[in-house]
Amino acid sequence: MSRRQEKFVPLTPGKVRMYVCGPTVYNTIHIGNGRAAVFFDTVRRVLMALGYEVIYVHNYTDVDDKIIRVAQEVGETPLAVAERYIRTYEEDMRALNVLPPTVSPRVSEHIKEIIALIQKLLEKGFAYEVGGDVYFRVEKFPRYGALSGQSVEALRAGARIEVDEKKENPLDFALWKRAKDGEIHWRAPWSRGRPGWHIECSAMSMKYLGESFDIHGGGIDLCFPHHENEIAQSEGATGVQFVRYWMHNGHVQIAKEKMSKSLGNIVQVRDILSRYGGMPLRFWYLNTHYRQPLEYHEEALVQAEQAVRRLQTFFDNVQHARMHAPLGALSTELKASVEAVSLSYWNALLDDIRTPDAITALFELVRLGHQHLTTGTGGSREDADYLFKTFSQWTVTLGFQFAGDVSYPPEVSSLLQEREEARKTRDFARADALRAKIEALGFRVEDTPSGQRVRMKDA
RNA sequence: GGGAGCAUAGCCAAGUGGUAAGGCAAAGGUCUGCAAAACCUUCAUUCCCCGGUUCGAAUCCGGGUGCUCCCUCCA
Repeated sequence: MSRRQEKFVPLTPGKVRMYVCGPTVYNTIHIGNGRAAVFFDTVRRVLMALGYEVIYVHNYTDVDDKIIRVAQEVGETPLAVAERYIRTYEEDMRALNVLPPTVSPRVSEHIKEIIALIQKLLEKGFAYEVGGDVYFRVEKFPRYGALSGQSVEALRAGARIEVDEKKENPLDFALWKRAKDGEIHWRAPWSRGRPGWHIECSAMSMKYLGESFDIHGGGIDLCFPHHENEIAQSEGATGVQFVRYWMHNGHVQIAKEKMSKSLGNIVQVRDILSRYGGMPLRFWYLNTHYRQPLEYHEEALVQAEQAVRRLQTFFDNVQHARMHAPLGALSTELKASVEAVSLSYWNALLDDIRTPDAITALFELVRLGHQHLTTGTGGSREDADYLFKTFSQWTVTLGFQFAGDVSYPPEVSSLLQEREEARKTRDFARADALRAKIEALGFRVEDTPSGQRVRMKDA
């Protein structure tokens, strides 16, 4: 709330409670939505790596005007539309290696809690009812605007909203909307209707995390009015501090413009996933600090893909050395240099989740490791094991995933055997022909001092 | 009109008072039967511009310029 970086101290030692605003499920998500999901997943992973128990709540907004509109267009019920897009969202999250939330509450299943919260606001005078609608009375809440750094006066002066005659003040926002004929609705004391957009997050976050919790996140666009409204509703109702730390990620831009439907420049997560896969996309996100705007370029994804390939290669090489390198004690020299890099790795993440710097440290580890493993005596199995464990710990914290051992069909292994023979007899023409055959099957064969080695082609 | 933020090499991107990280791309070298991978070397006298403060500024201050976002649904 200070609008600056603060030292993080959880409410309960050893435990972190965080809430991240989830998607409105009326279509597949674009790369901007993906950024938020990946970033907050990374925050969670860092906290976990530090030993905190993290309760992570990520909601689905499955009751909303846009969902109703889509439902009417395709002739399904709103909840069926929502259900379908929740499934596609979960698929996308898996591909991005985003951990499943501890709880994924849906608005439609929390109407009771929402009504109770509105009731409480009415009793305390923070809300009023007009013809079946209920609004929040912004003037009753003096701190309104503190999060986004705007004053009520300034907001009113710049208001672009068309004034709704029913409201006492143009800034007042809906807690409950009366349903129009035929729309999905629930019974409430004021009317048959549905909750306003902001109240759901207050109700659900407080249900699972308590009246006060540690971290609340979302895209920067949610800062105002959504999060501002959440604070007003929640603190109005409870009288205690709602959230201790707010985090907002920056937007993805395309050609210096915000992605938006009206500009027709939406890039879908699934689209990138199908062309590059989840890890390059995740890498691209994390290679920029979360509060910076991130500009989408085709070339940036290609670069990310290359970078991920380098990491995968290191993973493979170390894995190989763990099996084949000579036995021996862990090099103290290696240990010392890795520990130095480790310091900068963790410092980066501890200081406002500076993932780009953490990635830098990761690449330093890669270079160090390769250097050690390929120069002089070449490093021991212990060294490789140490490198592997460090690398794994760091990449798990960032949410990067690597393909394990390559498994290949019997036809490839017989070709490999033939090639081995050919190489022994120095029949290189035949060896090259066999390599081409293996490649045609989707694998790449490399010759190392310890024999032939197979990788996936383009993996 | 009000609020927030960004500008660093061919590209992506750190650095926020001590003399420009890292990745991708590119060039040369080592290794290799050839490759691949890896390693080594090279690649911004300079950080949008103009002033100022300082022994010292990409970093602080003042003034410009360009761009983005928010104030309406939005990650």
